[in-house]
Amino acid sequence: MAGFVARVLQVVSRIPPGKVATYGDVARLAGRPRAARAVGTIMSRASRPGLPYHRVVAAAGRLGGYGGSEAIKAGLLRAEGVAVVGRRIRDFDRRRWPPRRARGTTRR
DNA sequence: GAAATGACAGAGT
DNA sequence: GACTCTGCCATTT
Repeated sequence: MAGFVARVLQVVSRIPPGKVATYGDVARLAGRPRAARAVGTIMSRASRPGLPYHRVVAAAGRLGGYGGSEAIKAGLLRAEGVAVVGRRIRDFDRRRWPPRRARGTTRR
């Protein structure tokens, strides 16, 4: 088994409820910043029960896919407190994980 | 070992 | 904001 896969699974398992991470972020945390596509491939193939795959979404707040039913994915996310509007996540920027360094901690 | 496939990202239109 | 085209990577056949 490739270490990359294990790393990806590990990252996914660390995503807290109510938060979402993009494939790109997961790939980056796994050590391959440009392997977003590979991450998707791994998930669809490497079925690993117990891991919140539904918390991994596409970029720009889009849901992405989920075994062919993104509606289910949207439902799961919404159940965890993530507002999903249509095929998009509301306030995606705030729901995203990991939390990006605040540009000005001194929020005015 | 090589070619095709896919739960993507980013920039451009 | 939505659609299109190109680039990137690991897995599968």
